[in-house]
Amino acid sequence: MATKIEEAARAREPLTRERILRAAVALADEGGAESISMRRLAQELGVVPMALYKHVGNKDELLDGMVDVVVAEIDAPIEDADWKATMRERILSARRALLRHPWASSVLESRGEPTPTVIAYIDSMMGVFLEGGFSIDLMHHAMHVMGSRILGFSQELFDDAASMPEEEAAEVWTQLADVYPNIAKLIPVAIGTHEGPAVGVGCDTQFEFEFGLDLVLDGLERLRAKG
Amino acid sequence: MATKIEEAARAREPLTRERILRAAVALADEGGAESISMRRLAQELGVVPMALYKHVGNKDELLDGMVDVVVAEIDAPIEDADWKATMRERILSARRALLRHPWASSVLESRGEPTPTVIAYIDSMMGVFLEGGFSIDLMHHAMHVMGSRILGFSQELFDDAASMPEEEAAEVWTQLADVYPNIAKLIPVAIGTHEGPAVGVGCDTQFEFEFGLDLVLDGLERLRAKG
DNA sequence: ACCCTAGGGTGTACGGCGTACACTTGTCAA
DNA sequence: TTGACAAGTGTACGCCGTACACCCTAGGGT
Repeated sequence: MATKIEEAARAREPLTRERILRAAVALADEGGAESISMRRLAQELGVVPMALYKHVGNKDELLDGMVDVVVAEIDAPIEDADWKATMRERILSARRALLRHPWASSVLESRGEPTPTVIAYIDSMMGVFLEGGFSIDLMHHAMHVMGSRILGFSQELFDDAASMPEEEAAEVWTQLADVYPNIAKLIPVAIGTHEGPAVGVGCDTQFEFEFGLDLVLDGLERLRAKG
Repeated sequence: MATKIEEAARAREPLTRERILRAAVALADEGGAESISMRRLAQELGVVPMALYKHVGNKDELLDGMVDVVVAEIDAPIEDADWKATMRERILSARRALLRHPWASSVLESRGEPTPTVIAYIDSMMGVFLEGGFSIDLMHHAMHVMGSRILGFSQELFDDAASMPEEEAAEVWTQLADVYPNIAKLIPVAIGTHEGPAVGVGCDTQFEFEFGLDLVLDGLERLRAKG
Protein backbone atom coordinates (compact mmCIF):
# COMPACT_ATOMS: atom_id res chain seq x y z
CA MET A 1 0.00 0.00 0.00
CA ALA A 2 2.52 2.53 1.17
CA THR A 3 4.80 1.60 -1.66
CA LYS A 4 2.00 2.08 -4.15
CA ILE A 5 1.38 5.56 -2.86
CA GLU A 6 5.06 6.33 -3.07
CA GLU A 7 5.20 5.08 -6.60
CA ALA A 8 2.14 7.07 -7.49
CA ALA A 9 3.68 10.19 -5.98
CA ARG A 10 6.86 9.62 -7.92
CA ALA A 11 5.08 8.81 -11.13
CA ARG A 12 2.71 11.75 -10.78
CA GLU A 13 5.12 13.88 -12.74
CA PRO A 14 7.38 11.68 -14.83
CA LEU A 15 10.94 12.79 -15.46
CA THR A 16 11.24 14.88 -18.57
CA ARG A 17 13.89 16.97 -20.22
CA GLU A 18 11.73 20.04 -19.62
CA ARG A 19 11.15 19.17 -15.98
CA ILE A 20 14.86 18.58 -15.46
CA LEU A 21 15.71 21.92 -17.03
CA ARG A 22 13.11 23.75 -14.97
CA ALA A 23 14.45 22.16 -11.80
CA ALA A 24 18.03 22.97 -12.77
CA VAL A 25 17.20 26.60 -13.44
CA ALA A 26 15.35 26.84 -10.13
CA LEU A 27 18.25 25.21 -8.32
CA ALA A 28 20.76 27.60 -9.88
CA ASP A 29 18.50 30.58 -9.23
CA GLU A 30 18.61 29.97 -5.53
CA GLY A 31 22.01 28.33 -5.10
CA GLY A 32 24.18 29.93 -7.75
CA ALA A 33 26.03 28.36 -10.63
CA GLU A 34 28.32 26.22 -8.52
CA SER A 35 25.41 24.45 -6.87
CA ILE A 36 24.49 22.69 -10.09
CA SER A 37 25.67 19.12 -10.00
CA MET A 38 24.05 16.08 -11.52
CA ARG A 39 23.82 14.48 -8.10
CA ARG A 40 22.33 17.48 -6.39
CA LEU A 41 19.86 18.02 -9.19
CA ALA A 42 18.81 14.37 -9.16
CA GLN A 43 18.26 14.58 -5.41
CA GLU A 44 16.13 17.68 -5.90
CA LEU A 45 14.00 15.69 -8.32
CA GLY A 46 13.78 12.69 -6.00
CA VAL A 47 15.58 10.47 -8.43
CA VAL A 48 18.89 8.69 -8.76
CA PRO A 49 21.66 10.64 -10.57
CA MET A 50 21.91 8.32 -13.53
CA ALA A 51 18.23 8.76 -14.29
CA LEU A 52 19.00 12.21 -15.64
CA TYR A 53 21.21 10.75 -18.33
CA LYS A 54 18.19 9.21 -20.01
CA HIS A 55 17.12 12.75 -20.86
CA VAL A 56 20.14 15.02 -21.15
CA GLY A 57 23.20 13.18 -22.39
CA ASN A 58 25.69 14.83 -20.09
CA LYS A 59 26.25 17.85 -17.92
CA ASP A 60 27.33 20.14 -20.74
CA GLU A 61 24.09 19.44 -22.53
CA LEU A 62 22.25 20.25 -19.33
CA LEU A 63 24.01 23.60 -19.06
CA ASP A 64 23.23 24.34 -22.68
CA GLY A 65 19.60 23.57 -22.01
CA MET A 66 19.58 25.92 -19.04
CA VAL A 67 21.09 28.69 -21.13
CA ASP A 68 18.40 28.14 -23.72
CA VAL A 69 15.71 28.53 -21.09
CA VAL A 70 17.10 31.94 -20.17
CA VAL A 71 17.63 33.08 -23.76
CA ALA A 72 14.06 32.11 -24.54
CA GLU A 73 12.96 34.71 -21.99
CA ILE A 74 14.39 37.56 -24.05
CA ASP A 75 11.67 39.61 -25.72
CA ALA A 76 11.31 39.61 -29.47
CA PRO A 77 12.70 42.71 -31.16
CA ILE A 78 10.35 45.67 -31.17
CA GLU A 79 9.05 46.82 -34.55
CA ASP A 80 8.86 50.11 -36.37
CA ALA A 81 11.90 51.60 -34.67
CA ASP A 82 15.35 52.52 -35.89
CA TRP A 83 18.14 50.02 -35.48
CA LYS A 84 19.57 51.67 -32.38
CA ALA A 85 16.33 51.70 -30.42
CA THR A 86 15.61 48.13 -31.47
CA MET A 87 19.07 46.95 -30.49
CA ARG A 88 19.01 48.86 -27.24
CA GLU A 89 15.62 47.61 -26.12
CA ARG A 90 16.37 44.03 -26.93
CA ILE A 91 19.71 44.13 -25.14
CA LEU A 92 18.09 45.62 -22.08
CA SER A 93 15.52 42.85 -22.24
CA ALA A 94 18.33 40.32 -22.37
CA ARG A 95 19.88 42.03 -19.39
CA ARG A 96 16.63 41.75 -17.48
CA ALA A 97 16.58 38.03 -18.19
CA LEU A 98 20.15 37.66 -16.97
CA LEU A 99 19.38 39.60 -13.81
CA ARG A 100 16.56 37.20 -13.10
CA HIS A 101 19.08 34.35 -13.40
CA PRO A 102 22.38 35.65 -12.03
CA TRP A 103 24.18 32.37 -12.72
CA ALA A 104 23.44 32.56 -16.43
CA SER A 105 26.16 34.96 -17.52
CA SER A 106 28.94 32.89 -15.98
CA VAL A 107 27.52 29.72 -17.50
CA LEU A 108 27.26 31.45 -20.86
CA GLU A 109 30.88 32.55 -20.63
CA SER A 110 32.02 29.06 -19.79
CA ARG A 111 30.29 27.42 -22.74
CA GLY A 112 32.46 26.78 -25.79
CA GLU A 113 30.14 26.47 -28.76
CA PRO A 114 26.87 28.36 -28.49
CA THR A 115 23.61 26.46 -28.78
CA PRO A 116 21.36 26.79 -31.82
CA THR A 117 19.04 28.97 -29.75
CA VAL A 118 21.88 31.36 -28.97
CA ILE A 119 23.07 31.31 -32.57
CA ALA A 120 19.55 32.16 -33.70
CA TYR A 121 19.48 35.07 -31.28
CA ILE A 122 22.83 36.31 -32.55
CA ASP A 123 21.67 35.93 -36.11
CA SER A 124 18.60 38.00 -35.45
CA MET A 125 20.75 40.71 -33.86
CA MET A 126 22.86 40.73 -36.99
CA GLY A 127 19.64 41.22 -38.89
CA VAL A 128 18.88 44.32 -36.87
CA PHE A 129 22.21 45.82 -37.88
CA LEU A 130 21.76 44.95 -41.54
CA GLU A 131 18.24 46.31 -41.75
CA GLY A 132 19.54 49.41 -40.05
CA GLY A 133 21.78 50.05 -43.00
CA PHE A 134 25.05 48.48 -41.90
CA SER A 135 27.27 46.95 -44.53
CA ILE A 136 28.10 43.31 -43.96
CA ASP A 137 31.64 44.23 -43.01
CA LEU A 138 30.59 46.86 -40.55
CA MET A 139 27.95 44.55 -39.09
CA HIS A 140 30.69 41.98 -38.58
CA HIS A 141 32.89 44.44 -36.72
CA ALA A 142 29.91 45.68 -34.77
CA MET A 143 29.14 42.20 -33.50
CA HIS A 144 32.70 41.89 -32.23
CA VAL A 145 32.56 45.29 -30.60
CA MET A 146 29.36 44.43 -28.82
CA GLY A 147 30.76 41.17 -27.56
CA SER A 148 28.82 39.81 -24.63
CA ARG A 149 26.93 43.08 -24.34
CA ILE A 150 24.69 41.79 -27.06
CA LEU A 151 23.55 39.16 -24.60
CA GLY A 152 22.92 41.70 -21.89
CA PHE A 153 26.03 41.56 -19.78
CA SER A 154 29.57 42.82 -19.71
CA GLN A 155 32.26 41.41 -17.53
CA GLU A 156 33.22 43.70 -14.71
CA LEU A 157 36.66 43.79 -13.16
CA PHE A 158 35.29 43.74 -9.64
CA ASP A 159 31.99 42.29 -8.75
CA ASP A 160 30.33 45.00 -6.69
CA ALA A 161 32.30 45.09 -3.46
CA ALA A 162 29.07 45.10 -1.51
CA SER A 163 28.45 43.05 1.62
CA MET A 164 30.69 45.36 3.63
CA PRO A 165 29.03 47.95 5.86
CA GLU A 166 29.38 51.29 4.14
CA GLU A 167 31.37 53.14 6.76
CA GLU A 168 33.73 50.28 7.37
CA ALA A 169 34.42 50.04 3.66
CA ALA A 170 35.11 53.74 3.53
CA GLU A 171 37.57 53.43 6.37
CA VAL A 172 39.39 50.51 4.78
CA TRP A 173 39.72 52.41 1.53
CA THR A 174 41.00 55.59 3.10
CA GLN A 175 43.63 53.47 4.77
CA LEU A 176 44.58 52.04 1.39
CA ALA A 177 44.59 55.45 -0.23
CA ASP A 178 48.36 55.61 -0.56
CA VAL A 179 48.71 52.21 -2.21
CA TYR A 180 45.68 52.57 -4.52
CA PRO A 181 45.39 56.35 -4.77
CA ASN A 182 43.13 56.49 -7.80
CA ILE A 183 40.65 53.90 -6.66
CA ALA A 184 40.49 55.77 -3.39
CA LYS A 185 39.41 58.86 -5.26
CA LEU A 186 36.16 57.12 -6.11
CA ILE A 187 35.11 56.95 -2.49
CA PRO A 188 34.43 60.63 -1.72
CA VAL A 189 32.22 60.75 -4.77
CA ALA A 190 29.97 57.96 -3.66
CA ILE A 191 30.04 58.75 0.06
CA GLY A 192 29.99 62.50 -0.34
CA THR A 193 26.92 62.81 -2.54
CA HIS A 194 25.47 59.85 -0.74
CA GLU A 195 22.31 59.55 -2.74
CA GLY A 196 20.72 57.15 -5.11
CA PRO A 197 21.95 53.58 -5.25
CA ALA A 198 25.59 54.64 -5.14
CA VAL A 199 26.82 53.73 -1.70
CA GLY A 200 30.30 52.83 -0.56
CA VAL A 201 32.50 51.63 -3.38
CA GLY A 202 29.44 50.25 -5.10
CA CYS A 203 27.82 51.99 -8.01
CA ASP A 204 24.69 52.01 -10.10
CA THR A 205 25.31 48.96 -12.22
CA GLN A 206 22.33 49.55 -14.44
CA PHE A 207 23.46 53.09 -15.17
CA GLU A 208 26.97 51.94 -15.98
CA PHE A 209 25.68 49.26 -18.30
CA GLU A 210 23.49 51.66 -20.23
CA PHE A 211 26.28 54.23 -20.30
CA GLY A 212 28.63 51.78 -21.95
CA LEU A 213 25.94 50.43 -24.22
CA ASP A 214 25.05 53.89 -25.49
CA LEU A 215 28.68 54.81 -25.96
CA VAL A 216 29.18 51.79 -28.17
CA LEU A 217 25.92 52.19 -30.06
CA ASP A 218 26.64 55.87 -30.71
CA GLY A 219 30.09 54.99 -31.97
CA LEU A 220 28.61 52.45 -34.34
CA GLU A 221 25.97 54.88 -35.58
CA ARG A 222 28.70 57.35 -36.42
CA LEU A 223 30.51 54.73 -38.45
CA ARG A 224 27.32 53.69 -40.17
CA ALA A 225 26.48 57.27 -41.10
CA LYS A 226 29.93 57.74 -42.60
CA GLY A 227 29.21 54.64 -44.66
CA MET B 1 73.87 5.61 -2.39
CA ALA B 2 71.13 5.57 -4.93
CA THR B 3 68.77 7.06 -2.41
CA LYS B 4 71.25 9.79 -1.65
CA ILE B 5 71.44 10.71 -5.29
CA GLU B 6 67.68 10.72 -5.53
CA GLU B 7 67.42 12.95 -2.54
CA ALA B 8 70.06 15.24 -3.90
CA ALA B 9 68.22 15.47 -7.20
CA ARG B 10 65.02 16.27 -5.41
CA ALA B 11 66.61 18.71 -3.03
CA ARG B 12 68.56 20.41 -5.76
CA GLU B 13 65.70 22.75 -6.27
CA PRO B 14 63.59 22.85 -3.13
CA LEU B 15 59.88 23.43 -3.46
CA THR B 16 59.06 27.11 -3.41
CA ARG B 17 56.02 29.24 -4.02
CA GLU B 18 57.80 30.74 -7.04
CA ARG B 19 58.77 27.35 -8.41
CA ILE B 20 55.23 26.08 -7.97
CA LEU B 21 53.80 29.09 -9.78
CA ARG B 22 56.28 28.78 -12.62
CA ALA B 23 55.41 25.11 -13.02
CA ALA B 24 51.69 25.85 -12.87
CA VAL B 25 51.97 28.50 -15.56
CA ALA B 26 54.00 26.17 -17.75
CA LEU B 27 51.49 23.38 -17.22
CA ALA B 28 48.56 25.62 -18.13
CA ASP B 29 50.43 27.04 -21.11
CA GLU B 30 50.69 23.65 -22.68
CA GLY B 31 47.59 21.92 -21.34
CA GLY B 32 45.03 24.69 -21.02
CA ALA B 33 43.19 25.95 -17.98
CA GLU B 34 41.38 22.71 -17.25
CA SER B 35 44.61 20.77 -16.93
CA ILE B 36 45.55 22.56 -13.74
CA SER B 37 44.87 20.36 -10.76
CA MET B 38 46.77 20.17 -7.52
CA ARG B 39 47.49 16.51 -8.15
CA ARG B 40 48.67 16.97 -11.69
CA LEU B 41 50.83 19.91 -10.72
CA ALA B 42 52.37 18.02 -7.82
CA GLN B 43 53.18 15.14 -10.12
CA GLU B 44 54.82 17.54 -12.55
CA LEU B 45 57.02 18.73 -9.69
CA GLY B 46 57.84 15.19 -8.56
CA VAL B 47 56.17 15.72 -5.24
CA VAL B 48 53.11 14.51 -3.36
CA PRO B 49 49.97 16.68 -3.78
CA MET B 50 49.79 17.80 -0.16
CA ALA B 51 53.31 19.19 -0.34
CA LEU B 52 51.97 22.12 -2.35
CA TYR B 53 49.77 23.19 0.52
CA LYS B 54 52.82 24.13 2.54
CA HIS B 55 53.34 26.95 0.05
CA VAL B 56 50.04 28.03 -1.45
CA GLY B 57 47.17 27.60 0.97
CA ASN B 58 44.66 26.30 -1.52
CA LYS B 59 43.86 26.11 -5.20
CA ASP B 60 42.27 29.54 -5.41
CA GLU B 61 45.43 31.08 -4.06
CA LEU B 62 47.38 29.16 -6.66
CA LEU B 63 45.20 30.52 -9.45
CA ASP B 64 45.59 34.02 -8.08
CA GLY B 65 49.33 33.56 -8.08
CA MET B 66 49.26 32.40 -11.69
CA VAL B 67 47.23 35.44 -12.69
CA ASP B 68 49.77 37.64 -10.98
CA VAL B 69 52.56 36.07 -12.97
CA VAL B 70 50.80 36.98 -16.20
CA VAL B 71 49.84 40.49 -15.10
CA ALA B 72 53.45 41.10 -14.12
CA GLU B 73 54.37 40.57 -17.77
CA ILE B 74 52.41 43.63 -18.87
CA ASP B 75 54.71 46.49 -19.82
CA ALA B 76 54.80 49.63 -17.75
CA PRO B 77 52.86 52.55 -19.27
CA ILE B 78 54.81 54.49 -21.87
CA GLU B 79 55.67 58.07 -21.01
CA ASP B 80 55.27 61.41 -22.73
CA ALA B 81 52.21 60.43 -24.70
CA ASP B 82 48.58 61.47 -24.52
CA TRP B 83 46.20 59.37 -22.50
CA LYS B 84 44.78 57.55 -25.49
CA ALA B 85 48.12 56.36 -26.84
CA THR B 86 49.25 55.37 -23.35
CA MET B 87 46.07 53.44 -22.70
CA ARG B 88 46.08 51.83 -26.09
CA GLU B 89 49.69 50.67 -25.94
CA ARG B 90 49.37 49.27 -22.47
CA ILE B 91 46.19 47.40 -23.31
CA LEU B 92 47.82 45.91 -26.37
CA SER B 93 50.72 44.87 -24.17
CA ALA B 94 48.26 43.21 -21.82
CA ARG B 95 46.72 41.48 -24.78
CA ARG B 96 50.11 40.19 -25.86
CA ALA B 97 50.62 38.75 -22.39
CA LEU B 98 47.24 37.05 -22.51
CA LEU B 99 47.96 35.61 -25.94
CA ARG B 100 51.14 34.09 -24.53
CA HIS B 101 49.01 32.45 -21.84
CA PRO B 102 45.70 31.58 -23.44
CA TRP B 103 44.30 30.10 -20.23
CA ALA B 104 44.72 33.37 -18.36
CA SER B 105 41.62 35.21 -19.51
CA SER B 106 39.28 32.43 -18.49
CA VAL B 107 41.01 32.12 -15.12
CA LEU B 108 40.78 35.87 -14.68
CA GLU B 109 37.07 35.80 -15.44
CA SER B 110 36.49 33.02 -12.96
CA ARG B 111 38.20 34.79 -10.08
CA GLY B 112 35.91 36.68 -7.69
CA GLU B 113 38.02 39.28 -5.93
CA PRO B 114 41.02 40.54 -7.88
CA THR B 115 44.47 40.18 -6.38
CA PRO B 116 46.43 43.18 -5.11
CA THR B 117 48.56 42.98 -8.25
CA VAL B 118 45.50 43.27 -10.45
CA ILE B 119 44.07 46.05 -8.30
CA ALA B 120 47.34 47.94 -8.63
CA TYR B 121 47.20 47.54 -12.40
CA ILE B 122 43.63 48.82 -12.47
CA ASP B 123 44.56 51.70 -10.23
CA SER B 124 47.37 52.70 -12.55
CA MET B 125 45.01 52.59 -15.52
CA MET B 126 42.67 54.90 -13.65
CA GLY B 127 45.65 57.17 -13.19
CA VAL B 128 46.15 57.31 -16.95
CA PHE B 129 42.58 58.53 -17.38
CA LEU B 130 42.87 61.11 -14.65
CA GLU B 131 46.15 62.50 -15.89
CA GLY B 132 44.58 62.64 -19.33
CA GLY B 133 42.06 65.13 -18.06
CA PHE B 134 39.12 62.90 -17.13
CA SER B 135 36.95 63.94 -14.23
CA ILE B 136 36.66 61.36 -11.49
CA ASP B 137 33.10 60.59 -12.53
CA LEU B 138 33.97 60.15 -16.17
CA MET B 139 36.98 58.04 -15.26
CA HIS B 140 34.68 55.84 -13.23
CA HIS B 141 32.29 55.36 -16.13
CA ALA B 142 35.21 54.84 -18.47
CA MET B 143 36.52 51.97 -16.37
CA HIS B 144 33.15 50.28 -16.57
CA VAL B 145 32.94 50.84 -20.29
CA MET B 146 36.35 49.30 -20.81
CA GLY B 147 35.48 46.28 -18.71
CA SER B 148 37.80 43.39 -19.37
CA ARG B 149 39.24 45.18 -22.37
CA ILE B 150 41.45 47.02 -19.94
CA LEU B 151 43.12 43.70 -19.24
CA GLY B 152 43.58 42.96 -22.89
CA PHE B 153 40.67 40.72 -23.73
CA SER B 154 37.01 40.84 -24.56
CA GLN B 155 34.69 37.92 -24.44
CA GLU B 156 33.64 36.74 -27.84
CA LEU B 157 30.35 35.05 -28.56
CA PHE B 158 31.99 32.31 -30.54
CA ASP B 159 35.49 31.20 -30.07
CA ASP B 160 36.92 31.19 -33.57
CA ALA B 161 35.18 28.35 -35.33
CA ALA B 162 38.49 27.10 -36.63
CA SER B 163 39.58 23.47 -36.71
CA MET B 164 37.24 22.79 -39.59
CA PRO B 165 38.69 22.61 -43.10
CA GLU B 166 37.79 25.80 -44.84
CA GLU B 167 35.77 24.42 -47.71
CA GLU B 168 33.85 22.01 -45.56
CA ALA B 169 32.95 24.86 -43.23
CA ALA B 170 31.75 26.89 -46.17
CA GLU B 171 29.56 24.06 -47.33
CA VAL B 172 28.05 23.54 -43.90
CA TRP B 173 27.25 27.21 -43.64
CA THR B 174 25.67 27.50 -47.04
CA GLN B 175 23.45 24.60 -46.04
CA LEU B 176 22.46 26.49 -42.91
CA ALA B 177 21.89 29.70 -44.82
CA ASP B 178 18.12 29.57 -44.48
CA VAL B 179 18.10 29.03 -40.76
CA TYR B 180 20.87 31.55 -39.95
CA PRO B 181 20.64 33.84 -42.96
CA ASN B 182 22.63 36.73 -41.54
CA ILE B 183 25.51 34.71 -40.22
CA ALA B 184 25.65 33.04 -43.60
CA LYS B 185 26.17 36.45 -45.18
CA LEU B 186 29.55 36.60 -43.49
CA ILE B 187 30.86 33.67 -45.45
CA PRO B 188 31.15 35.14 -48.95
CA VAL B 189 33.12 38.02 -47.45
CA ALA B 190 35.76 35.83 -45.89
CA ILE B 191 35.87 33.23 -48.63
CA GLY B 192 35.47 35.65 -51.49
CA THR B 193 38.30 38.03 -50.68
CA HIS B 194 40.25 35.12 -49.34
CA GLU B 195 43.27 37.00 -48.16
CA GLY B 196 44.99 37.77 -44.90
CA PRO B 197 44.21 35.66 -41.88
CA ALA B 198 40.48 35.71 -42.63
CA VAL B 199 39.62 32.20 -43.72
CA GLY B 200 36.33 30.36 -43.41
CA VAL B 201 34.09 31.82 -40.74
CA GLY B 202 37.17 32.91 -38.84
CA CYS B 203 38.35 36.46 -38.79
CA ASP B 204 41.28 38.63 -37.87
CA THR B 205 40.95 38.63 -34.12
CA GLN B 206 43.65 41.20 -33.59
CA PHE B 207 42.00 43.58 -36.03
CA GLU B 208 38.62 43.15 -34.37
CA PHE B 209 40.09 43.76 -30.95
CA GLU B 210 41.79 46.97 -32.01
CA PHE B 211 38.69 48.07 -33.90
CA GLY B 212 36.57 47.76 -30.78
CA LEU B 213 39.25 49.26 -28.59
CA ASP B 214 39.57 52.32 -30.80
CA LEU B 215 35.83 52.75 -31.04
CA VAL B 216 35.58 52.83 -27.28
CA LEU B 217 38.61 55.05 -26.77
CA ASP B 218 37.35 57.51 -29.39
CA GLY B 219 33.97 57.61 -27.72
CA LEU B 220 35.60 58.36 -24.40
CA GLU B 221 37.81 61.06 -25.90
CA ARG B 222 34.71 62.77 -27.27
CA LEU B 223 33.12 62.75 -23.84
CA ARG B 224 36.31 64.03 -22.23
CA ALA B 225 36.59 66.88 -24.74
CA LYS B 226 33.00 67.92 -24.04
CA GLY B 227 33.98 68.00 -20.37
C1' DA C 1 77.21 15.97 22.54
C1' DC C 2 72.55 16.26 23.46
C1' DC C 3 67.80 17.20 22.75
C1' DC C 4 64.19 20.01 21.01
C1' DT C 5 61.64 22.35 18.02
C1' DA C 6 59.84 23.73 13.73
C1' DG C 7 58.98 23.36 9.11
C1' DG C 8 58.90 20.87 4.76
C1' DG C 9 57.42 16.56 2.65
C1' DT C 10 54.43 12.18 3.15
C1' DG C 11 50.44 8.83 3.48
C1' DT C 12 45.98 7.97 4.30
C1' DA C 13 41.40 9.10 4.08
C1' DC C 14 36.96 11.60 3.26
C1' DG C 15 33.42 13.43 0.67
C1' DG C 16 32.29 15.22 -3.65
C1' DC C 17 32.14 15.02 -8.68
C1' DG C 18 30.76 13.09 -13.75
C1' DT C 19 29.47 9.07 -15.83
C1' DA C 20 30.12 3.96 -17.88
C1' DC C 21 27.74 -0.24 -17.60
C1' DA C 22 24.85 -3.83 -16.28
C1' DC C 23 20.46 -4.51 -13.97
C1' DT C 24 15.34 -4.31 -12.97
C1' DT C 25 10.83 -2.81 -13.71
C1' DG C 26 6.73 -1.14 -15.84
C1' DT C 27 4.10 -0.51 -20.40
C1' DC C 28 2.21 -1.59 -24.43
C1' DA C 29 2.04 -4.15 -29.22
C1' DA C 30 1.71 -8.31 -31.39
C1' DT D 1 1.10 -14.44 -23.15
C1' DT D 2 5.22 -12.78 -24.66
C1' DG D 3 8.65 -10.00 -25.79
C1' DA D 4 10.64 -5.61 -26.88
C1' DC D 5 11.56 -1.13 -25.45
C1' DA D 6 12.06 2.80 -22.54
C1' DA D 7 12.57 4.59 -17.92
C1' DG D 8 14.71 4.33 -13.59
C1' DT D 9 18.31 1.90 -10.44
C1' DG D 10 22.77 0.30 -8.28
C1' DT D 11 27.36 -0.28 -8.35
C1' DA D 12 31.73 1.10 -9.51
C1' DC D 13 35.71 3.80 -11.43
C1' DG D 14 38.75 7.45 -11.63
C1' DC D 15 39.11 12.02 -10.95
C1' DC D 16 39.07 16.19 -7.74
C1' DG D 17 40.39 19.40 -3.37
C1' DT D 18 42.05 19.04 1.04
C1' DA D 19 41.92 17.77 6.46
C1' DC D 20 44.84 15.44 9.55
C1' DA D 21 48.34 12.82 11.63
C1' DC D 22 52.80 11.47 10.76
C1' DC D 23 57.95 11.45 9.78
C1' DC D 24 62.38 13.24 8.92
C1' DT D 25 65.83 16.44 8.87
C1' DA D 26 68.38 20.69 9.77
C1' DG D 27 69.49 24.19 13.12
C1' DG D 28 69.92 26.25 17.68
C1' DG D 29 70.16 26.31 22.76
C1' DT D 30 71.82 23.95 26.54
